[in-house]
Amino acid sequence: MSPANRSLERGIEILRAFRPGSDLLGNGELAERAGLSKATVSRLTQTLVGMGMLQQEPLRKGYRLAPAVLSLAHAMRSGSAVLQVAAPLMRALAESKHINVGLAAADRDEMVYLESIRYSRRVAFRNVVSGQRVPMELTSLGRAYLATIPPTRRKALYAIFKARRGRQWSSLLAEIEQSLRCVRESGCCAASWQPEVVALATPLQSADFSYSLNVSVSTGEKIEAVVEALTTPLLELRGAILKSLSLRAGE
Amino acid sequence: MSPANRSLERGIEILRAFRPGSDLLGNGELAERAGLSKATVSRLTQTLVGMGMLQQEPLRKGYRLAPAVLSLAHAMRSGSAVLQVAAPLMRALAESKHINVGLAAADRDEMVYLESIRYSRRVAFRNVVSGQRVPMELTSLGRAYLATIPPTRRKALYAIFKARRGRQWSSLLAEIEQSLRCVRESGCCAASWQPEVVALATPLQSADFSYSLNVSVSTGEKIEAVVEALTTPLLELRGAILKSLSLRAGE
DNA sequence: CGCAGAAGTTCCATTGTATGGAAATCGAAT
DNA sequence: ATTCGATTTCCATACAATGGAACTTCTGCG
Repeated sequence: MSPANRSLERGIEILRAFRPGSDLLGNGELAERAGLSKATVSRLTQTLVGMGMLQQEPLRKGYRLAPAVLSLAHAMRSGSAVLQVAAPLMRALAESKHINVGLAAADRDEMVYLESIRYSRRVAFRNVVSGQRVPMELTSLGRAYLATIPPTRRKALYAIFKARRGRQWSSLLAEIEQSLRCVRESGCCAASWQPEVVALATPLQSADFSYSLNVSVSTGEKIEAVVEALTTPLLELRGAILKSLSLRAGE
Repeated sequence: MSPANRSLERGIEILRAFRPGSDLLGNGELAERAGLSKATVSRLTQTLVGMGMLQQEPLRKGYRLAPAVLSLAHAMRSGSAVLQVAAPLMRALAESKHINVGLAAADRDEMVYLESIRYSRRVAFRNVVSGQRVPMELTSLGRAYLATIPPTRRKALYAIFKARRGRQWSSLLAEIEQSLRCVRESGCCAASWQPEVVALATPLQSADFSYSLNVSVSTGEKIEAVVEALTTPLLELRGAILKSLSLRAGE
């Protein structure tokens, strides 16, 4: 493998520094985050503005992501066979069972939703979220993914989680390992990392991709009851998606 | 202005080569589009894969945009004050008038939807599209934008359109100039670049941004009837968005 | 009104590294 | 096996990216 292009790496790292909550960043802040000199960051941000990936607030306050990133996302979504096939099936399940259904992929040490269909009584609130990041180590989505990857990569991710979680790591590790066993035995695992929300996830992978599929409900019920009720629909959804994909590929 | 960073420019240009319909691109094709040597492209794509912006299809067939671009889009959307303010107002108008409502920004020589709320009888089809690109020179959105920019920039864009449209350019130019007058006189302009769809757009700008707002309907009616019916709602929507924004900024 | 401070940009010599041609490798189809 | 196409690696060269320092701009405060 050839050495990577440093300028490009740095430029992309600058783009990736923008997140919900850090939507307006100045050169100084970017320089600090990326460990670069102000001069370098200044030139990189100028280039990114020139390419239409960033726009600067008028008063030199800082930079924001520009609309062009939306069209990259659009291109990615419209080119994803999995998403095209899965979305209608996910929507149908969400409607019929009145639950949330999500599809996510790993990005570094987090999971990113390709699609998250939120069921809600109010039709207007049934919004679809994509691009949202959730922690890999805490979520059912992330653990389902961890169950599918080679041990080497899993170890590397564990190191990141450990650095992030500090003293809570050992108990978290036990939880994760338990989830991995669950996935291997029953095909899916449950987690509740946010109050009142229980989620159940299963890996969705083939030679081409490695995603996670989940369902979730806002409920006061115990986890076990949710697992009982949703395991079969989730696994059936997975089966339906894989079947549709193989049919499509065969054409 | 310092010279731009060439490697970064090229890397971003590679990302931007991915579009709906060109979702799987190999190094050769990328090299041709960007006018680069295959060796250079090979290294840049490797870097982009390493940064999680591209993923390669297993059989070396080519590269695709990776899920990370979705989270860039998510960050951009959640950080956009205009979009946060406008979206609910747009949705309300779409529901009450049974029309499509869109918000778009310029990206180079095209318009990119920040949000497009498609009204449809079937609730399940009221999907929201963002990131879709439409031609600037043909759409009401694009012409509303053209009406707001400095003549120098407009001239530069005209040159691009002319190169693209060839012999049709002179009549198209007349149409565009007519639309610009419309925008200046009545605040908005109409266009119908797709059969059966009439759209009406108005600029939505301030010191910070320069967007376009539109409404559209699928209809057999004449353009004039649509203009008559929708001009007032569109301009009122624009007013409501600008008012909410100034209130928010004042806090 | 002007000054002080912070943030950003430009300058410049140095160094590193990105580049493209050519060769080697890989994979696929025959 | 063999060949063809595409991709990656190699390598010397030259270009361009870099970071420290100087300079400019903007902001807030005295």
